[in-house]
Amino acid sequence: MAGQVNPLQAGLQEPDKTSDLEAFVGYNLKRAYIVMQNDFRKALGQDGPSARVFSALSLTVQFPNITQSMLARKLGIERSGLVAIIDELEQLGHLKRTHVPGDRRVQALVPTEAGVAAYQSAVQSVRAHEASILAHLDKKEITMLNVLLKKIRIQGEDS
Amino acid sequence: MAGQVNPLQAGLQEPDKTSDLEAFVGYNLKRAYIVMQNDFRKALGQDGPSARVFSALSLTVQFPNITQSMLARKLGIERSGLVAIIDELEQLGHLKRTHVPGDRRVQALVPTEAGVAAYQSAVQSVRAHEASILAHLDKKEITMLNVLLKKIRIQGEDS
DNA sequence: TATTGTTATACTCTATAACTATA
DNA sequence: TATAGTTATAGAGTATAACAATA
Repeated sequence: MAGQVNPLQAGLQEPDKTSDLEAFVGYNLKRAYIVMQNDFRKALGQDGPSARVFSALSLTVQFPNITQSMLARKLGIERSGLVAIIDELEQLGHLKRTHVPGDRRVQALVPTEAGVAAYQSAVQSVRAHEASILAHLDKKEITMLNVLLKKIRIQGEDS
Repeated sequence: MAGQVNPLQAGLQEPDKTSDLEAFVGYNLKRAYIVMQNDFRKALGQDGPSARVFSALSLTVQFPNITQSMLARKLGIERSGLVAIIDELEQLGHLKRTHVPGDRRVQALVPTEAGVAAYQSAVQSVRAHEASILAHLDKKEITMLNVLLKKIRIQGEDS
């Protein structure tokens, strides 16, 4: 028996001890992000848009005639990655790729009526999802959280 | 020209206008998470551990003889997903899978001396990375951020 | 019957590199 | 030369389902 260690006497003994990891913002950020993402999917349903499709549709509705390059830049992803997202939205009839006079390379994105309606419906679901998952946070905390998260993002975009 | 819209007069006209998306915690969380993740990789280097390997090593060092199932539960991932992570750490010589008397199904994870040293070195890099990327946040803000992120995680684990 | 570790498999999200057509 | 959109491809990271060994 000497030298043998039963996990019930080691790891299991302190199963709820706070882990060192929880001192790291990165770890807490990842765990919270996964929770939000899973709940987003559950709230929007199988037929609803994924988070990335929702965000692309949102910007297209808010900035009609935005180009794909501009949209990719705003979303912080590569142009190549946006193609499939726009394909999906176009197939759903939520937006159209339109040619622009003066520069035949670019394709401006124009939301359709159905696209605007789909967005407005989705926004309500997303708001409900956030209200539910953030139920234990008050308004000030949510504002603070958004401010702090944006500070991280800005710092990352600078460097 | 009638009905034609130049993107320079539409989307491009207000390129820095705050997007509706930025009102959503989920969106800000995702963007901040990506920033942290990218900087983590850059800070730890190509030879350094990925975030998920680092977190598994951290818990193994802190809770020696933890089992894979317990570790997966703590990390919030599936057992199956942990196998490759533990494989990698074992191949690096940072931990060993050991048999446990009394239950021949489980394999307790024991960090090696090299594993503990590697962890301590990695922790310093992670601390430096967080200090750098969170340079614009003071201590109180970081504490607040961790508290708020944990609230989201708890809420998600409950539901 | 239930649990541990494992394998096989597939899916989501993303990046890189190279191509085309334009500028 | 540079840019916009595209394609092909690969790599993380994760989940689900099924399996063998063991409880």
